[in-house]
Amino acid sequence: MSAGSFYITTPIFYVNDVPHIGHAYTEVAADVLARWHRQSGDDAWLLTGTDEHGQKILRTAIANGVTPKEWADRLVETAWKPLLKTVNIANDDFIRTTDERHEVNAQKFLQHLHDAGHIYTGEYEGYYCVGCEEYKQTSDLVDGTGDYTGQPVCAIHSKPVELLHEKNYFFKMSAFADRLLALYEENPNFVQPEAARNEVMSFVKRGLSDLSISRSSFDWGIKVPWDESHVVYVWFDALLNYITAAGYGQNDDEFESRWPATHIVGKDILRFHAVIWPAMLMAAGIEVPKQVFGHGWLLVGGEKMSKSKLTGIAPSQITDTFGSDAFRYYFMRAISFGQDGSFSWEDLSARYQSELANGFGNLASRVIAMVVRYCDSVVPAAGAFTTDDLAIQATEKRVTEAAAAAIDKLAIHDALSTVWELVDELNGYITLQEPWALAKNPESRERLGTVLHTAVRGLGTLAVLLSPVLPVATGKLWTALGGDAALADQRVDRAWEWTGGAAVRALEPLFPRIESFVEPTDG
RNA sequence: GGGGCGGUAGCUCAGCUGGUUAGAGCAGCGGACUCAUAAUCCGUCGGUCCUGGGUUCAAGUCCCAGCCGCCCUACCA
Repeated sequence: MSAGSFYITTPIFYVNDVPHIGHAYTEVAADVLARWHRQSGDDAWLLTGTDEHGQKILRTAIANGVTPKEWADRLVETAWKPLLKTVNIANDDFIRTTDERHEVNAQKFLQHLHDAGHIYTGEYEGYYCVGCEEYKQTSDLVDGTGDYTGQPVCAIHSKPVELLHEKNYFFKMSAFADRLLALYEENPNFVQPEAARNEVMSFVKRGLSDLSISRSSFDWGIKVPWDESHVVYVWFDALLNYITAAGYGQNDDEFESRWPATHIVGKDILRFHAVIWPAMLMAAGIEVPKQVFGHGWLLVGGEKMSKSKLTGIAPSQITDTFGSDAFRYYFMRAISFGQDGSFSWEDLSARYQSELANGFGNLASRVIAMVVRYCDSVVPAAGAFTTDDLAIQATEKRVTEAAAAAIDKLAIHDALSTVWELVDELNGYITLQEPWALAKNPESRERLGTVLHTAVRGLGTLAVLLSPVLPVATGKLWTALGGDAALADQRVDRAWEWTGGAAVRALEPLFPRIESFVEPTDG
């Protein structure tokens, strides 16, 4: 695999939302991919950030007696940046749509589209839902109940919609339907997984309408450069973060070296990324993204997680008990990336115990404890390898390669289950070789050394391979193994090549047993 | 209404272009071992592959119909 730019993005958080495990899930997936590529010699760059414009934010800010910028600042600092810490995201940049670099260059982009004739003036009248920040079709409305009886309300928010008509600027998106379809046809990987691609294609095949891209009823947004009485539609504004953060409009060299990006998005916002966004880029004469990957939803009790149903779970509820590594591992391992996945405390707790504590954590403990006890902490040199020893080495190589192939397809769950084959095989190897028995007999001293040497090497391979997912635990393990240089600098594509450090250091349990775990309850 | 995805052991899921007695992990049960976080290892129990038709020498895997769940999308009222 040749080294190159690997630019990966998460959606930017809408600051008014409350962080839940769904947000953290997207972040972790992108972070794991970024770390993996970074440790594969690529110039990996992970972008995340916040979406801060729009009427909804303006209204909450006013309701809270502050300016919208102050409101956004507060949420960024108290909710969103802390979320990244909670699940240990190593992002390279954090863009806010209120950053000057974004506002200025988003305007450049818009002006460019305008000059090139992709934008026209039109009249728009329709029912507008402030909650959705968009105009609704009548079919999206339902009859209100309770306080709103007799009025049409948004089917999603159950709140009254407003009948607005305004002069709008429109983006001639309809002109790009054919080019988009050609893109999906010629590059099947552009939208993935397959189910997502099908959805998008059938949507575009029905034809595209033009997109209203400005609002004049409020002013919390990016000003339309040729008509400052309008602000840019929030989605149009938000999507541009992916290029403004990469230097578009102000640093051509940087932009050239990073773009195009791989976008990781939830399937609910797939269409914005797989249809509108590439159309915008085509209009501007900019290369389309490398890929848009729509992952599934987290289901709690068989239903899409939601705040209104009290199934929304804050990431810290999990990390406070299990730690950030376990959070990352669980969601990456238990859910096929791209499909919906069910979350339950029982499953999380069971996997933590059996896979992290008993499987990987205990393996590390037993190997290091034996080197300390039988070899005075010195990693022994190997004698002649038996077929059993060579089989372990072969597995190290095999899983290293298979994991890389899985990551290449964004099959993070497959990569992890492949690596776990090495965990299981090493546990079996140790039980079979019985180093504790070898240690009792001076004549088997060399064999003992070879076995422990092999086990230490295997652990080192695991530390490297798992470092993108379990950065904290593998960092401790790497140190305990006497690994030289920083673990984050170890090449994951050559993980199996590591042949051991000089001496080990005692290691606390990587994933301590959680004796009594009480499932958090809401309210 | 049109379309997509799914319905496989108690639980969570694999099963690619159809091919011997349907797999994994966890949970359960039995045994071994003691280096380790009562951990690990071995063995074992366990399935009308949603239902009904059909194609085929052969279907969990293809076709048709239906039921259930979720999603995208349209529209009548």
